[in-house]
Amino acid sequence: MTRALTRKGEATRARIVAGAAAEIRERGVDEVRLDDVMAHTGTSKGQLFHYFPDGKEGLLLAVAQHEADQVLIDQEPLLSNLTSWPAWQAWRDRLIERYLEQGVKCPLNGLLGQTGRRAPGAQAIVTGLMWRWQQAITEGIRHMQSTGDIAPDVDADRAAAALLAGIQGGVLLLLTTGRTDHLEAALDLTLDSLRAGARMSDTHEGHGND
Amino acid sequence: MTRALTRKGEATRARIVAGAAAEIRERGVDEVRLDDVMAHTGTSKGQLFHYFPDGKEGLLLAVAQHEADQVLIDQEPLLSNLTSWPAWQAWRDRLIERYLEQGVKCPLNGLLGQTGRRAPGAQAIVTGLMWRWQQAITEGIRHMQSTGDIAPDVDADRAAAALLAGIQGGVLLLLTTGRTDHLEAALDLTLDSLRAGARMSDTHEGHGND
DNA sequence: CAGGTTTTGGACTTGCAGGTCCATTTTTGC
DNA sequence: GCAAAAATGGACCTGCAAGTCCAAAACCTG
Repeated sequence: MTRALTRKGEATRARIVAGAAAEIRERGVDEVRLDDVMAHTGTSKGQLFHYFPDGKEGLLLAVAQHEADQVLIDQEPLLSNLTSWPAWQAWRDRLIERYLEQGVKCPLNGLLGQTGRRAPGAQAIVTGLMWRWQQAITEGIRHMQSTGDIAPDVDADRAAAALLAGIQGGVLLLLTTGRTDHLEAALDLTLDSLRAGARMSDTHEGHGND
Repeated sequence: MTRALTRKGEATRARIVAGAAAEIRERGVDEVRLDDVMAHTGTSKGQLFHYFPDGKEGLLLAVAQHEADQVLIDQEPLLSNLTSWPAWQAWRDRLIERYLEQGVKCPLNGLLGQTGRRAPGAQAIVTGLMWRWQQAITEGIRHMQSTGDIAPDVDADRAAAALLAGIQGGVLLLLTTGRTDHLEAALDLTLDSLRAGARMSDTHEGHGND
């Protein structure tokens, strides 16, 4: 299947995916035609179906995977190094900044649009993204527990799940309202409560980094 | 415009909206054809365009409004009476129960599918829904502050925003993962932190309702 | 440089789904 | 009961966008 694929071929394929992704972020999944992708990437129908034998379906799946990966990449290296309160804060700031500048042109926009339909494929990709995301957060919490910055009796998985939910909801509301209020509130209040938990059960000193 | 509209006419119109809404919940916005709606509601093309001169666009908008209203109605009378911790708990339980039984067939599914595209109309409807929703939560928090169950220094609007974000994200994750974990975690942890806030700054007595 | 393979271009086909139209039936108001 | 208005049924039209096909060009590989 994916056997022969010249250097040039791979480049073209990548160009198509990236171009389609951009187009979709810009105008929404169901507003993008194959012709748009062709125009925007300087390719022909022949090429589209050459690299994506399953047609639009396959292309959209590739785009979804591309975007899902990008979402996490955009948060690195911060997301993988949540080892101090300033680090958490920096990650929080990065998230807000990123989504604010993206505005409505959010990768999620394209991903979610596919959630319902195209069940098996797109859904699996989104699920995978969420799982990896939550996993990273969980690890961050666990690390903070190991340093005593978060109370040991906090259920890391549960807290990570709540935080992730807050983020997703915040982004969703950013998408509909255009404001980052919800995202900020969800992030800040959830992080505050994690910090508060430490103070209550672990009082050996003050971790003054606010 | 909306002048003449017989009893029978209104019934038909309502039947179309309800049927289309059901169909959309079931199979997703972009899988539903006008023919499906006709079949499912026992109507003809003539009727569809008679009651929705703007065609599918108008119908979808009507469906969106219908679903948005339904989302809040489903939470009543609990949502408008968040006046004690048990009341909050009951509301929380209702939310989880509702969404669990709905599973993927969530009204939001249809609403969100339209968010990106059809910008002005659908977006306004979703925004309106979110605003009303958050407003109700804010009022609940304010009431709890008036009875001393929540610390007065809590920013009710901000807390409501965070809670709403958690809910939306939780539902979104329920839609993709099929599990209510995120929704539960978001609700419980946020409510816990509201409760905790009261205990810390308002210690005149124990509000033992947990 | 010759033969096979991959890449590219673009004309053509096709099915479908939204939308139009009008003829017929039913309801309403007097 | 009788016009006028509203409700209904369904045949028909139409445009668009996905997908097909093949021929030509570029490219490896020995």
